[in-house]
Amino acid sequence: MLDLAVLGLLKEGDLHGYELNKRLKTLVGGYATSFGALYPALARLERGGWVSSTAVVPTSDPDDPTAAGRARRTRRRSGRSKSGRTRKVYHITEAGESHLLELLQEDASNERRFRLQLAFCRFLSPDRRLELLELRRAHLMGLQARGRRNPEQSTDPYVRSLFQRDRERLEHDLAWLDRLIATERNHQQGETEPMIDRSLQIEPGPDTP
Amino acid sequence: MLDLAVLGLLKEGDLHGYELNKRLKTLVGGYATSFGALYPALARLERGGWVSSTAVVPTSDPDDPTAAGRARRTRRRSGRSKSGRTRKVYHITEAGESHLLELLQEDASNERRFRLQLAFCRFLSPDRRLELLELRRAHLMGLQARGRRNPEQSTDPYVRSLFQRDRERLEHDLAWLDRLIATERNHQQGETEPMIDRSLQIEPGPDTP
DNA sequence: GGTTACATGTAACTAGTTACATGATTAG
DNA sequence: CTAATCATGTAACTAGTTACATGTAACC
Repeated sequence: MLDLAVLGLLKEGDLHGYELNKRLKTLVGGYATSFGALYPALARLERGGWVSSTAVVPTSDPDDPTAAGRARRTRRRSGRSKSGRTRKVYHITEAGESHLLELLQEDASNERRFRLQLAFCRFLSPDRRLELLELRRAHLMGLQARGRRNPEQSTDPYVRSLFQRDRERLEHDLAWLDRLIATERNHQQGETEPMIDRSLQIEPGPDTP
Repeated sequence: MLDLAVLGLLKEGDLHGYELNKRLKTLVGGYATSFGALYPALARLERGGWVSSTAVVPTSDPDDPTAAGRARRTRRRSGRSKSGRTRKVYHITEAGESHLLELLQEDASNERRFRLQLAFCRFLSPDRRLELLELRRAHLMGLQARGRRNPEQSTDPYVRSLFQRDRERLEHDLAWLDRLIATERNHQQGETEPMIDRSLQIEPGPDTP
């Protein structure tokens, strides 16, 4: 699962482990993010050829993707600007990119994985993306049906309350997914059936040359 | 976590592994339940002295806690009624019961664990139970505060939608928890402060005697 | 006569957590 | 000077999944 998250983040740009972990923290819901999992994952991804790494000595390097912003503020006094240690900046390879596309489509029944899949589904083609959403929807509908087939009949109020919340959460999730799917369909229609009269439909970009 | 589930289920009555797994299936939300986890857990619990087991040869034994119901329906023809194999029926020990009480109170920041804790919180004393609910509430409030301190500012619509759902889910969960806590408090008032005629000080409940 | 349910278990694997070790740099 | 942040990593642990092995018995 971390593989998916790491490759997704690296697809947006090269990063080193520490920075990856910070971004993971905001992205990942429901579980912690730890170096103890991340660094081994990065090593594994590199061995597999999905990513490559470069050791970056933190001197005042204007190409440095993360230090640039801070370096401007921090008015460095000597050659080295900040950060005590050489960083290993990771870059996603071509193999890694196609691997990411695979990871983005498998399963979707896993809550955590789907979360990551959605977070990076912009890298999928529109129809693959729709597939993913539909797959998730099918899974949730299955859960709902299963719940209705054998309804809870506990006498304990706490257990009943728990299952009540489950049902509500499921409904809410399905409604949310359906909204996502609907907008997705609209956009696809706007892009695949537009041939006639584009001039009146497509909004012009900010720069009109 | 399985320990908590198993001890909780056993506290309601003796069961064998296969039956435990079935009950787990309906109880546990968010993850699968597998024999591959359950049987080792049972062995571990037995080694630790939290449970004890008895091998039960499935003859037409009227004391059998699980076959009884079926046996009545199934009109057995010979000595042995059903089930191909001897079962190991587990019983919670006294040590197990006090261990269960401990497990019911630790942490509550873990989603899955809290689910189980709530499912068996009826075994806690009213004030301990309230503590548990408050602990969970504090955790969720912390999450909410953290989310508000550094709000998401992704440009990606899917990521934004994801975080939007997170916020809604948190709110919903908190409202649900608050309802639980409120009814809990009402019940406690009804049980611990009933003696004297407090009627002029404490706001009276819905029923005025 | 094949599928499903009952019943217990092991082995290999996946996934993540906690705690530790190490050390530079910077802000107060 | 000391606490926080940056930065990379290892080791031991927790928790659960998938797949396999093995066999009986009830149902249709």
